[in-house]
Amino acid sequence: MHYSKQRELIYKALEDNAIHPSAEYIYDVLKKAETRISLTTIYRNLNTMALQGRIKKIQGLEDKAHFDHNTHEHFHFICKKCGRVYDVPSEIAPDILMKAKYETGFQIDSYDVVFHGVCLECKIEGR
Amino acid sequence: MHYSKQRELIYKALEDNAIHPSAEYIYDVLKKAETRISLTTIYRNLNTMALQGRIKKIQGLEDKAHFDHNTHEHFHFICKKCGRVYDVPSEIAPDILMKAKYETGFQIDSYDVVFHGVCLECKIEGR
DNA sequence: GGAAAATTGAAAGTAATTTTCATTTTAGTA
DNA sequence: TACTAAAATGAAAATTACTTTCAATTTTCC
Repeated sequence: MHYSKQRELIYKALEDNAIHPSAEYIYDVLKKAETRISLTTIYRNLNTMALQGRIKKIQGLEDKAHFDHNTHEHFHFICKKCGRVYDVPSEIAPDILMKAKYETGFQIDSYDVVFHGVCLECKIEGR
Repeated sequence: MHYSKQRELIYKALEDNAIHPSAEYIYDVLKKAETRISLTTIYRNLNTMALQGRIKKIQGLEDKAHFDHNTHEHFHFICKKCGRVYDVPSEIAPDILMKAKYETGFQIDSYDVVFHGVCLECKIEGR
């Protein structure tokens, strides 16, 4: 795999924006930073990196995908009001992967846990 | 809410096809059974029923949504080879919802656990 | 039986993402 | 350093899953 300036910028933007941004969000961030980059390249690289396991793709029940540079095992919470994606530590479900493997007998490569609800801020603001 | 023949057929098709079908799959099933129904109506009713909690929407990392008539708490496994969706009992992660609520302090309405990997059949067939 | 409210379906529309393909960049080799 | 093959980019077109619109039909209630 060849190096590319764009891919590096995309990864950095992911790191610098801990809000689990979407492809479009990264595009806007990079555009504001005067970067010459296309949305196509962003989609392409996010997918490639996700496939390689360098980043993680998060798909909630909404239309668009979010991405996470943190590949350590952890869960997510998506607020149905503001759409923000929060981290939830995976320690709340010990051994879930091991148990699922044992239970199904399948080869399990990864798993996702996504909680849906209303975050504290939206709750307080009564959104 | 008014009764509709179509909604009943859609729900029955969901019940009869325990494979967690997509909207299109249900459309094909009903079409083959000589049913006069449109894809629009299927999407509409699946969404309505999911909103009411009568059925459940499953969104994996693939593009299309799947639906489940079983609303009892359980998890899913999606095979990356054949695309089939399998059930995984939720008892493997006891108290996960309670713990997540406690940990985040958020209002959590629902949550999804999706495992990704290769199912036994695809493993054996070497797909 | 009639009217209001809900549902349907065909067609058009939308939004996110992917594909295509000509151009440019990268990285190894002469 | 030049050369070349493989990989990456970006603009535009295409795709796909799904939603909206709206006139016609169906359901429910009085």
